[in-house]
Amino acid sequence: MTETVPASDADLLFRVFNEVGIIAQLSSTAFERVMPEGMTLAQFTILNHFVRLGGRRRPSDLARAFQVTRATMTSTLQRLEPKGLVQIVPDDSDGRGRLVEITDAGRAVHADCIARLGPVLDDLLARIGRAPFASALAPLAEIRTRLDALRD
Amino acid sequence: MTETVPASDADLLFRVFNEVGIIAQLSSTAFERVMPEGMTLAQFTILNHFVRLGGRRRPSDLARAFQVTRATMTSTLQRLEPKGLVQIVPDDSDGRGRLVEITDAGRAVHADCIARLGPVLDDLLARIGRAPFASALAPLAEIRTRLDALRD
DNA sequence: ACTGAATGATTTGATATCGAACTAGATGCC
DNA sequence: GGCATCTAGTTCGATATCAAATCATTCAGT
Repeated sequence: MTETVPASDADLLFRVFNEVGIIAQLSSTAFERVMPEGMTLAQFTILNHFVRLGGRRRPSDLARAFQVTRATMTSTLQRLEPKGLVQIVPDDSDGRGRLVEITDAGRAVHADCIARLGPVLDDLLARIGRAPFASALAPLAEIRTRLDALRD
Repeated sequence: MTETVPASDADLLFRVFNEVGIIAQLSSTAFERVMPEGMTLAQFTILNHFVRLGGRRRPSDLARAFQVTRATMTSTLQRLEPKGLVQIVPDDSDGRGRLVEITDAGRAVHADCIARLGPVLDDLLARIGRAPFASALAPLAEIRTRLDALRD
């Protein structure tokens, strides 16, 4: 079904974006189904960032890193903070700014998420194989990088 | 940056889903910025479906076709109908069901969307080139098909 | 030093999306 | 036929997301 060659370059782009949209949708909901109660992909992504890179970040830097607006970052941080997974303190060097930092509780929840994620990824690998992922990664990274540069 | 080879298969999958998520995000908001006021990707997708395939469809069939829940389809149809872009009538053969159909106004808006989309796709092609899209399409289609089959 | 422009964060209002719960109608099994 | 079950659609409450507007602070140019 729909295995025909794209009719034009515009059609090719349209199809790629269509596939990307569907995969993003399916994968994010599949992800959230195995996460602990209340943990979303957006929230996990932030915890993951801090676990990998450590330190403190300003909300606007996080927003830039994840390609979302500052408003969106404000919203997500406002879910994480009351749960005690991140801590937000004023930035002494800039009266407007704030600094976000992961907490021990945040690290614990992150570890739980990673533990739950492993088997799911293994299952996907077993069923789909690594080949299509290996083929897709480089062109996707290329497209993302270019799209990103375009966004101004 | 981050141009290293994935450390493991799980890492490979994680990266692919990450790229997919970012591209889906960037492309859908870029799309909506050039659309007529109030037109969203979700709404356009439905109009596009009817323009390409014609006929009448039940909301639940549309939901299946687009991999969203029935609740989501109800919501999107409830935006389109008051704008007069689709018409919804009872299904005489099933007292529970309804049938959705595009209107002339819906076709006109769809044509406008397509007209606005063309230049954007051309611009993307000029700046990114077709190569990464051509490379990505087949593996993405493969991944999407398998994920889809998994969803049970 | 002042003023205007830029930046950081938030709020507001809209849409999309999910899962869960609900209503109403259809189906199947005995 | 009748009752249990399934299916179609909707409603509800939550989260993510954007754009636009707002507020506070910083920065830059004169």
